[in-house]
Amino acid sequence: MTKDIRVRFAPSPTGPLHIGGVRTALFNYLYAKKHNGTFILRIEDTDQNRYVPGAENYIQDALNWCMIPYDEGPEKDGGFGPYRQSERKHLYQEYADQLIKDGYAYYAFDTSEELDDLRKSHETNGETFVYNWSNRTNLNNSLSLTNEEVSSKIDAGIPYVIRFKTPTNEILQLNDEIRGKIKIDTNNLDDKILFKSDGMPTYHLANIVDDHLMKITHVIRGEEWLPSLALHVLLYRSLGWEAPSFAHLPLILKPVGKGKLSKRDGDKMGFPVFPLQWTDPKDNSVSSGYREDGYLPEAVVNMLAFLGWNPGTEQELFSLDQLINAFDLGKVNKAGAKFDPEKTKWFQQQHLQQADITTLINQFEVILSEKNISTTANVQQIIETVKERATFTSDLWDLTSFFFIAPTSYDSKAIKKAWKDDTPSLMHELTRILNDITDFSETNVASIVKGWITAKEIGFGKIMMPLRIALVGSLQGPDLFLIASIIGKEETIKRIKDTIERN
RNA sequence: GGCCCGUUCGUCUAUCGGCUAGGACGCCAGGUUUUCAUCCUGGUAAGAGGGGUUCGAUUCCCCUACGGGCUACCA
Repeated sequence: MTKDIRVRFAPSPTGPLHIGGVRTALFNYLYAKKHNGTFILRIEDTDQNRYVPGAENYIQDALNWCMIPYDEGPEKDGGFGPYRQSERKHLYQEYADQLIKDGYAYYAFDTSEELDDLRKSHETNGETFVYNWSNRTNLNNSLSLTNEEVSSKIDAGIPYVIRFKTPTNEILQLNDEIRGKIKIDTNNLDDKILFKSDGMPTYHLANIVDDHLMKITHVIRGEEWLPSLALHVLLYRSLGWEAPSFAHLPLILKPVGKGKLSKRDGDKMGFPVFPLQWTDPKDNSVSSGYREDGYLPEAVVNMLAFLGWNPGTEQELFSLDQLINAFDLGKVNKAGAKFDPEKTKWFQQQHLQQADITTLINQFEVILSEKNISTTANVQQIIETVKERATFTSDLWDLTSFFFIAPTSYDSKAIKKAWKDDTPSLMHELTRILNDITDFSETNVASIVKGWITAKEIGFGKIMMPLRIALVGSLQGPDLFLIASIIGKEETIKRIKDTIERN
């Protein structure tokens, strides 16, 4: 039996998850489910300074809304908890100590200020300061100091960090599931900090320790981590552990302009970058979310899956189950993908058309209650008549309001185009025709009114357009006779009379 | 600046040495809908440049250009 597949999504709770993060989570989820594996959520909160209240809940809510819940994570222990790095703090020290003992790491006493000064002075000389083999014996650390000096500094409580002692003169052969072989010269690497002076590990150490302890088999993460891959592989080796497989996902880029999509792009460019609406606890500013904008999670998931991946067939519309079935890490692209808000709308429109009618009814009833509309009308029938013209669930009200509320104003362009001098008398005559109809079904009303128009020899436009204005308020909407039959005879006649009076 | 990754229509992408380079979004033009939208049909538009390898390169290799990422006691 092969090893059980275990993957993790490991966000940092520094704010709302944006769609790039959701896509990373989605690919992890798809990979896990495809291989009957386990999808784990781990909260990487080793930087207390950047912690944002509410962010962790947001992450969980977002995953749930996207229908990609985690199997193991906070409040869902699978035997590998805790799942917040802040709660695992006690675990990391021993591995840092082990690395020091084995000569793979060292204490460094240089302060941030000293290092900043070094970076600046190098920069003014046109050089780059790198803390590594080239200068570490000249800096303030346990490689340059005697054992006694180091002990006395530590005993005196002088703050220190622990740095990785990167090996020299080695060409590393790394492997990425998406990119293939990557060669790295260790002489180009710097001695990264593994343990901070505040007693917390950095991402690098915590990440390796947790992935090992949680028996992660595949690390699927964003391309921004590719430069750290060498360090991570070296850490596994130094700790005597087998490294997992790595896959680095291409980045999602801004639709226009340069660079990767950022949290600030969204509302500025007219589309959400967050799955759910987010209110910043600092300044109460609100960022829009796909859910609140009327998107279906199925559409967002489908769109995200196709950013950097495709099944190699011409099928583009996928349910989550179909995605799981078709997903293949080997088919993930290497190049970054520009986010396309227009195509996102198209996915939404397609998924809305396919959506279960009860889903739409439920969402629509929320809208109705927000509008304080209580109705005995057949909501399902009404939704079905307008569904094909809708893109967002939030479109449903604009498309159906006239079923519930008579128009109070009329589109002026429509009036100009269709409301002529002889219209009032024709409309009066129409109300008398309608009043005599007993079977007010769509087909019956249609046949009687059409027959009347034909007999009068006046062209359909002279009647149909004003009638539409009377019932809808503008020259839009589904079949007129269908509308009339749904709102009923009394209401239809009333709306025509009101319109005559007002125009 | 240094290191790493990438490069097919405007955008997302197919092609795993044989191409009249396919699909989707967008856009444009017709048609259906006696309205609007939907929908249908058609059209537009691409393998960065230069060298190799090969009978043959979008596909393999190298160089250049361009794009992206990283370069914090952030993840």
